[in-house]
Amino acid sequence: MQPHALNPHYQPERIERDAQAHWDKGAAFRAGTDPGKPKYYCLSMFPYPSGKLHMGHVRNYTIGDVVTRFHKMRGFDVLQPMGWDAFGLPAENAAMANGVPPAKWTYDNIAYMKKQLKSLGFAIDWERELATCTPEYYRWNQWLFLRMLEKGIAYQKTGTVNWDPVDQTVLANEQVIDGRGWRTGALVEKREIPMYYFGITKYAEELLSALDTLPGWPERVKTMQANWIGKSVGVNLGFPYTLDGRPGVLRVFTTRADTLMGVTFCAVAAEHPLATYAAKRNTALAAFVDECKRGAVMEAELATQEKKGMATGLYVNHPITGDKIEVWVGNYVLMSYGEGAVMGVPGHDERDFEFAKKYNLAIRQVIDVGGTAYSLDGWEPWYGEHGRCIDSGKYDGLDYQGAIDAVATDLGAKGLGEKQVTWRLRDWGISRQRYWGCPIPLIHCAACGTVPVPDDQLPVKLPEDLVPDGAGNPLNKHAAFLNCACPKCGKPAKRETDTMDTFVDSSWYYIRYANPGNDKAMVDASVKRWLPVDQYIGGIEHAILHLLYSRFWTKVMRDLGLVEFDEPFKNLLCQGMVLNEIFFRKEGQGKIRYFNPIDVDITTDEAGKRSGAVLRADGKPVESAGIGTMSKSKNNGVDPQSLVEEYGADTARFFMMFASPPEATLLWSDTGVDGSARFLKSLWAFAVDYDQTVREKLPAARTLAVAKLPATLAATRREIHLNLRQANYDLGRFQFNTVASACMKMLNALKAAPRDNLSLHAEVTEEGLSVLLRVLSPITPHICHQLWRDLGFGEDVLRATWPEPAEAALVQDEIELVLQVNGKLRGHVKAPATATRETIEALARAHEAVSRLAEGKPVKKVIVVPGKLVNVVV
RNA sequence: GCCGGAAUGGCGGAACUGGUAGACGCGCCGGACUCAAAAUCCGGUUCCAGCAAUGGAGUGUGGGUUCGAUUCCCUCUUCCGGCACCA
Repeated sequence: MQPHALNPHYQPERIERDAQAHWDKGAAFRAGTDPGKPKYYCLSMFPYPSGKLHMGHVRNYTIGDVVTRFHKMRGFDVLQPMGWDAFGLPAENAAMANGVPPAKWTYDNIAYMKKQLKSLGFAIDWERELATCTPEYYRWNQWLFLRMLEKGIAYQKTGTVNWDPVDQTVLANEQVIDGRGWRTGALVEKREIPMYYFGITKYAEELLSALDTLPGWPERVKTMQANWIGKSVGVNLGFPYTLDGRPGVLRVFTTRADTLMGVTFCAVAAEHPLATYAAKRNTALAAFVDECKRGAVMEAELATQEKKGMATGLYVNHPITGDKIEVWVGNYVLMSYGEGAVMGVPGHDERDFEFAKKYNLAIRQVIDVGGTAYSLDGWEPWYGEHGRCIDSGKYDGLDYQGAIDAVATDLGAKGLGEKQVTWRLRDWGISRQRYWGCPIPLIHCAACGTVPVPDDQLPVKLPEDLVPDGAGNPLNKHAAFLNCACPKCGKPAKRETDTMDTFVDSSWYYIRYANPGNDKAMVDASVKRWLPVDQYIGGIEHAILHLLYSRFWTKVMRDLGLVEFDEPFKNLLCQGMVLNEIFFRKEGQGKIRYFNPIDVDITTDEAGKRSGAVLRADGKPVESAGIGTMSKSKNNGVDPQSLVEEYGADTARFFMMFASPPEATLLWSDTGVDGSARFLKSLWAFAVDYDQTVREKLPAARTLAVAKLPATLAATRREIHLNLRQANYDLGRFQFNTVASACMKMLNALKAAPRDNLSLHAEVTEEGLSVLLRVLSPITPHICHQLWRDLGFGEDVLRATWPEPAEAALVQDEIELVLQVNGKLRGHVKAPATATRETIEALARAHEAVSRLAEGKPVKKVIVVPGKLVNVVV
């Protein structure tokens, strides 16, 4: 090719426009169909189209792009798609604020954010773009929902929601602030309403055990999932009772059946039938049960509230001794876990201990741990440990497992107990009383009941022109959607107006990327080529819910015969959150308004210490809610646009990768972005100099493979190859900040290379620059694309082969070892690279620092770490 | 409250399996160039003592294992993520 003359100035805007045009023209990122190449599916979590990209997106997608480009250059056929998680609450909030339908707001945002993504030069196959709010996508949500309904995986039962009594609407947890509705300030109530559920607990065992088949997942994520699923093996046991002359059994689940003889009370949830029964006869108890039912449904709130209880006046019988045991209502007992009732063993359960202390209930020690003396004064951690039964009648002397087995056998004989596995995981409630979501494809007929929408009537399309007003789901007032004919009897009927949880949309989008345009089927043969995902990249905040739901959905599709793999994501990289400060003002009635940090000034006192923060617009103070994830709802996102406009996409990408390793949390700050810009400018300047003064010195035939380089040039070349080796290693472990740093070191080395022998210098520089441009190209593709072409290395750096370090360039004749005396650095010793342990030890013993610091004491030991150090112990 | 993670100079961070703590960069200080500024280039920069050579301290806290610990074990503190209707 004809080399161009390089423009002496680095002009990112022009370079990036040209490179992007080149990629567009050649469809460079269209996923290939070459059967001779191994496939690689690199997926980043798709964004919610909130309006603008924020730095978390830039981080996520740059990581994905580096991985994608690296694999392309390594010879893989790579698929990197992009789409939009387009249903959700923020669109309804924006609609209420601006009077614009959620659909329009969403599609406008998508258009803008797509432009932003394109300007960053990501190697995305845009032909596969999808948005979950389109009927072409969500019809398959509906289709699979119906299949799950047929299989009994989807079913209906009641569920608890937050209810705003003023707006007469269901609130999301996020919309409940300090127990009040965010718009009305009204005290939130709990309500039981009918909902649809997915039976994810049917898959609990496999979701847990299959974690072991995922070596490419971070341990911390697997641990979190395992704890979330929460398998516990225990005993389900019954406390018989007689109520109004009729016999009954209070069922509880416990993992500590060995402490059964220490039971001094039982506690049930406020929603438990016994509580309901007792409340009817006891107004004080009824009031307490009501109090328990008020408040939000969040687990975090339940777990932090003060433990309270009240006696019901009802008694059950101890299943072994027959003793009377009083039943209490406890606000800490969850109806959704186990049987909604627990046995109280204050002697050996910390929560029960505190409860018993508070309400003066008996505390009985029935477990002995190593003979330690038990005291009722306060809880000691060992009280909860496993030990041997004491004061437990026939169970005395048994250990934990022995006692559990004996209790289970005894109670089993009476029909009052059996071993049981219980899960913390609950079934997935997918009904949302919201407009902007995928309609649940059901029809309610007065005569036929709930009837599924027939497949040939799918999709049930969501009208796109409604504007919610905050008082319930607008679909309920929209006759054209609501009224329909019953598919069974043909009489007038009503459509279900609940929509699906948006986690349903995101549970399978990665499968749809394989065949996004197929309007005949959910999946086709291309799924077999591309799935499962080879590398999934996304925020750690999705470690549990999204990833668990996706794993579940995959297994459901597998059991329906739609896919052949068991797990959707072979490898997972969880990037840390990008954080920023959160500023707000309270505006009465619990309403909170958030202000973007860019509009806030920090005030300082005389000593220069931070004293507060004010809104620039009105100079009045704002409060800080601390540091948190960049998000639309907290209005603390930073738009990358200005960064890209001022410095260019390559600088933004480089800076983002250089700032920290991907898995680390990153507190946003743009200090240091100048350094990244300076590096790229300096690379350009070096390339210009190479083009103008160095290239002409290149010999007609290259000699690098055979030439004996002078020591200084050999050091330069060694530095290049050392850094290449480091970069390749770091790319493999996704530590891109040190890859960026290795590139900087390579440039520093090339700049410092001595120019004594111009021909050899030109050769070393040519090789070094070609290595540098290739290693750097996944991070800053535009500048590398341009330089690769213009310096005559080849047509397209994306199609160049990935460089590997040359062993010959790495060898050295003499190495410097660290000399330690008693583990402290005291000097250095030079030794031939081939020196034996004995030689090194002798050199160390002879060293001046050793005789000085030994002060006549004999040398006890010499430790030699080959190639690294020698430690003399005196 | 429960589950998971993190903590290293003024700042972001580096240190591959326990082996030179602070790579690379930012910032700052000094210098060169310039009428001046910007840009660029050169030098310095963990803290303490010292002119220096050098010595001492040092990776959130307190302890332990080791010839040697940022790295392994235990304790505590603070911050971040998740907690099922934010996505």
